[in-house]
Amino acid sequence: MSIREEQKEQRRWLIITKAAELFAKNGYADTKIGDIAKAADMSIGLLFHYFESKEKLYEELVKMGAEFSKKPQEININNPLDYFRMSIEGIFSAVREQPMVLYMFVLMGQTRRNETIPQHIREIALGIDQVEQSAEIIAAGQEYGYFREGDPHLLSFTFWSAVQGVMEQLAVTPTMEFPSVDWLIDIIKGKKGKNND
Amino acid sequence: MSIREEQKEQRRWLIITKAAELFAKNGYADTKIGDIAKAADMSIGLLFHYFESKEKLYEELVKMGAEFSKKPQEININNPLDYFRMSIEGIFSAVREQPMVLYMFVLMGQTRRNETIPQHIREIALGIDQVEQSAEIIAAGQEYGYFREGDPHLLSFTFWSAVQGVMEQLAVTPTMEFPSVDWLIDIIKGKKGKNND
DNA sequence: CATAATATTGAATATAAATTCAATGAAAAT
DNA sequence: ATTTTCATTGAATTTATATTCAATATTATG
Repeated sequence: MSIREEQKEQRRWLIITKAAELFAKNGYADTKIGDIAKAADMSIGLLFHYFESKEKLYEELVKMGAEFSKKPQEININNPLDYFRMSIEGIFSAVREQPMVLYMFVLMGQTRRNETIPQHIREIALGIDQVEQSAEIIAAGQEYGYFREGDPHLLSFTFWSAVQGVMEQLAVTPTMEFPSVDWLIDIIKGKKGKNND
Repeated sequence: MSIREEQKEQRRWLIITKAAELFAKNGYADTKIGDIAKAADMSIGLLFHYFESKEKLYEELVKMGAEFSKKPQEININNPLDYFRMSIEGIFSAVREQPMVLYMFVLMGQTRRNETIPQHIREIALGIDQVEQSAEIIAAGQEYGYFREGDPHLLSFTFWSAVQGVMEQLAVTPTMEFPSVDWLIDIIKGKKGKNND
């Protein structure tokens, strides 16, 4: 690859990562193009050479987040709690390999919630919401005691909201360790899970 | 009270509540003064008659949030888990009485995280962070098995981040019930707690 | 080496949003 | 009933930020 092409990719990636971090930490409107340019150590003009607008840049990040989230972790699951354990493990290990993933995760949640973000972008993020699918798994597993009693949808909502909350706080607390997966799983865990201790 | 004074208070309160909702849902910069004015059904000019700037309005909300959080719930506690149970119960019941409290709670968390918000405002929010105090309670209670093993600060961090995450999602999901307090408590609960089931 | 293509900058320009203000209407005071 | 004070509006104005662009530097190509 030519020096130019290489540099181009590097710069593009630098913008992407810095933008992800800032958007995740401070939100869409609070993140100024100038902030991103400064973080990426380039002029504003150059940033616009790589991305035609702030919105398009943001959209690209959300698309990357969606792409990443879709990647199915192919695994066989003994008990349905493992679905949740491995979801979390998967996210944590991806973040360890590539810290940017944390920001992307946070970004997706923010995008889902913030109704001032353009609809066509929000829809991308809303499309990969985990809550419904997880609610079905919980509903099925409750009969066997894998999950605690209660409205499956509310349990799923609580679990994923808690995870989102933890990720958001982690994103601004770089010194903090990841919580143990069990701590989060216990939000939804039922008797069957407990007996297996 | 004269008609004027009454109206003045009502309008002020209307602005405060609508602003809290929008700021909590969409963040500081994504919430435009025009959005607040529209939500409160008044002109932008009038809004500025009540609050001298967007920043001052936001600051007032954060101060209210701080004020509210400081209110000590006077209660005697049999076991230290109750401290957390009652904290959550207290928040939930306050939200039930006055939905605005939910937005205030969310606002405080956002303010702590978002480094583009003026420092003097952030400091108000950062001053009432629960994590450290809760970590001490956890550390003390771990010896007796009230709390699970693990770094007390990380446990506290995880618990409060989870609560924050749930509140943030609740703020944009008006139809959703509150989770059961136990589900959240189980993030930190230890063996002693479990034996008491 | 000369020329073309692309990268980069810093300074305009355009846009959006916050803030101000002069004018008008409504309540209170005299 | 008149005057004064405050509430309210909509139209400026100012300010902040996104976006464009002409000029310059750097790399690639013949």
